[in-house]
Amino acid sequence: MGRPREFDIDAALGKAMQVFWSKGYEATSLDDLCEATGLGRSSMYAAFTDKRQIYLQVLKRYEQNAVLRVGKALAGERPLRVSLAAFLQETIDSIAHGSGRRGCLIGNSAAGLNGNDKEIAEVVRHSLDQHEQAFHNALERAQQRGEFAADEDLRALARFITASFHGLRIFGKVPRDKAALEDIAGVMLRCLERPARA
Amino acid sequence: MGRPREFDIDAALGKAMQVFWSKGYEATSLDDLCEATGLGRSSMYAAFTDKRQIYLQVLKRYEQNAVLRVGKALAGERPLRVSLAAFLQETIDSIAHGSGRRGCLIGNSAAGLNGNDKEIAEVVRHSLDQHEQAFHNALERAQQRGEFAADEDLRALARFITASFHGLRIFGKVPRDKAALEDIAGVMLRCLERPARA
DNA sequence: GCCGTTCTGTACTATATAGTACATAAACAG
DNA sequence: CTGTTTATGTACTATATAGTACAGAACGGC
Repeated sequence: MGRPREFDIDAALGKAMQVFWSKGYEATSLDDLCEATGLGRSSMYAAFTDKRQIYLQVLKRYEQNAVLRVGKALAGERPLRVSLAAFLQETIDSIAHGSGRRGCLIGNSAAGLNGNDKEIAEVVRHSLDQHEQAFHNALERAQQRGEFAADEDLRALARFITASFHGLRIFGKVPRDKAALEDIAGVMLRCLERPARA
Repeated sequence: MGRPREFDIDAALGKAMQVFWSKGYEATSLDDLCEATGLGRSSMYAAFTDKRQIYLQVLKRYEQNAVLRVGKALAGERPLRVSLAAFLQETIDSIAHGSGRRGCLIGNSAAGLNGNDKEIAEVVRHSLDQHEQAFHNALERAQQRGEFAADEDLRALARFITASFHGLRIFGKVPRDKAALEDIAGVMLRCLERPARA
């Protein structure tokens, strides 16, 4: 069946993800990707076709991770405001620590969209939707536990949380003290603690 | 005194801003800028030194516009929740209409930061701070009008509004119906209508 | 009118980078 | 062992693009 591939596709995608995440799509060269993965150009192109395809696969992979992370963080029986507070604090800590300074790859990609690539836009849209859905699932479970009124608009809350979360990550792209980020998270959480009854 | 410049620096920066705003820094070439401004490369380099300097000047110019826009939108004696609602709705309409699909240049730039250029990072940070400050000013006026308790943390609210606003703009980068964006704005406004007394 | 100075247009250089060609290596089937 | 097939490494091409050199144009000062 021919010579077997000498590297693990998924591991390579993981390495590539780190590079795209840190540098952004345009600023990442194929040489960067080769260096990070340890692959030669030939193996790269044979396995992934071209740079754009690598990016598309990386985005999908990142989306899965991100959705899983949210799901895990908000699982369990703790009140949502507690688990969400912990999740936000973890994000803030990673920013303060430095590793979170890269922001969220989904948000970074969304910000970088320029109307020239419908396929990437579609993948990014899907990722945002799935991100929102992960929050929505947690909200539904919380509602079943009686944390929200039956007529509460969970979809709106999920959208709000997703958007504010990405705003927080934008803020975190720039050196800033924890307190500023904690302010944002604090006000965000209000909206859960006293859901409106407009 | 030499030959006089044949173009208006500020008008050229305005054109350049449109390009950077639509395409992003990395994806914008000097040829793009020359075409948009109608200038030759020589005039470009003579007036602005290089691409990065153009970008820096564009960012500063955009920041001024953005801050003015917020100030104007939230001026007057209307309750802040009313003027802010109108401001958010205007943003949402521009997104739905298409012209707002580019997002906010400040947010786009923040998302594109990769730790390689401290000076651009500093300008972006300044822009975010000024954006926040514009909201803070409006909050203070509202507090003086009695819309907020004296011990309300206006700084936190301003940060929250700024972050959520940028989250909203991130959402708007991707084709999406108005309702989703209005959901976000709706929940944002709750936080003003019922400021917490944690 | 002439000179010095600054701008403008054209042509050029240098380099980075996406993608390809091709020879060789490593497996498996028979 | 041989042939087929798929992967890998090296060398290459093509192109885009940031930045420069330089000649000529357009002004003010004298």
